[in-house]
Amino acid sequence: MTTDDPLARTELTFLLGMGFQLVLAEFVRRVAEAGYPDLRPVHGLAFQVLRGGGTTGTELAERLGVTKQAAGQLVDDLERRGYVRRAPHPSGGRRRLVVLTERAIEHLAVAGRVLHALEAELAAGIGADDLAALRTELSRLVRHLAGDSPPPLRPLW
Amino acid sequence: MTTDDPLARTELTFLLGMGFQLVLAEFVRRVAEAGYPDLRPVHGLAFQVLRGGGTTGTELAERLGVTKQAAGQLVDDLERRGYVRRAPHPSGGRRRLVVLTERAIEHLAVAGRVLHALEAELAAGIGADDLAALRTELSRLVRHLAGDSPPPLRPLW
DNA sequence: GCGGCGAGTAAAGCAACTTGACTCAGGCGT
DNA sequence: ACGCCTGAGTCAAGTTGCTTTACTCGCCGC
Repeated sequence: MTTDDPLARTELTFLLGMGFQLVLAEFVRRVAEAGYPDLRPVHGLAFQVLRGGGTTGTELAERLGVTKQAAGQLVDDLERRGYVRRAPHPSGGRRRLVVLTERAIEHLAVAGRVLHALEAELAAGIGADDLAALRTELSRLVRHLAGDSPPPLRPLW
Repeated sequence: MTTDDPLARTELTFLLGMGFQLVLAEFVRRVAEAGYPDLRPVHGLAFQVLRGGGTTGTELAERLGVTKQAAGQLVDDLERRGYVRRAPHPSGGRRRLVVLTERAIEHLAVAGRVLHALEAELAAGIGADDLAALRTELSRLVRHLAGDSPPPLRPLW
């Protein structure tokens, strides 16, 4: 034995990084191919925060882990491109609600289909049992490190 | 049953992202604590490329996936801070060899110890069998997506 | 010698943030 | 009724880490 597998010696941190990078790159490639070449991962994360009623700009900023100014710039950009619009906030005041347009909701649906298709292909490629085991162990790792509240994904190293 | 685990419904891509983000954040925290608060992950990646004799600036750029100008700026910065120095290239010409100083080699040793300590703690925390299974399945995933040549890690989403 | 390839460098531009300073609507105490 | 504080939002400038463009310079082949 000792087939001298380089990956067997690779630190867990690097294995996680490679796996994530490979899967994410394929996801981004497919989403771009499906008609959204100008949406970065952070846009999808913002859409996920906003899905189901929208939030204020400040709350979006907190959920994305950036300043409210940065969130404001992101919203400006997405508004110009027709993915979100600003509506008056029911509680009045100076607050405004950032809500998704139909275009963004379509994107979320497409992205979800891509994620599931990708996962299904991986299940076929490496074996459904192996993929299930990977999910199980990853869940265990995440729960061990973050408790029951999954950490918000943030597009930063 | 149906304990209604939110992670069980989470897409593989997100599980990978969370796992990577959590482990990397802890790694960076410990490395900073160990006396390197001003080194980002990209610096460690550069050190790994340069370990064992150094390379030219252009090759470093290729291995990091950036332009040679960006690599040059990185080297300027690391040189100012005493982590690398530029030596004449044995093959002469305009080429110069970027080599690590003792300070960078010490950092590599520290970072390696942190990685292994972290992995050992995770093994204790979630079970050695589970960690081994996680490594096995991650390796399978990476090999399926990238073949036998592990992809270079790059600090980008 | 001389033409050009390739490493390296210099300068300017750009994207995605940050920090700092401001405006403004509403709630609240007095 | 009034002042005033709080917090959402915005405006402007600065920072960082890259890129693009354009150059310099040393060697090698012919």
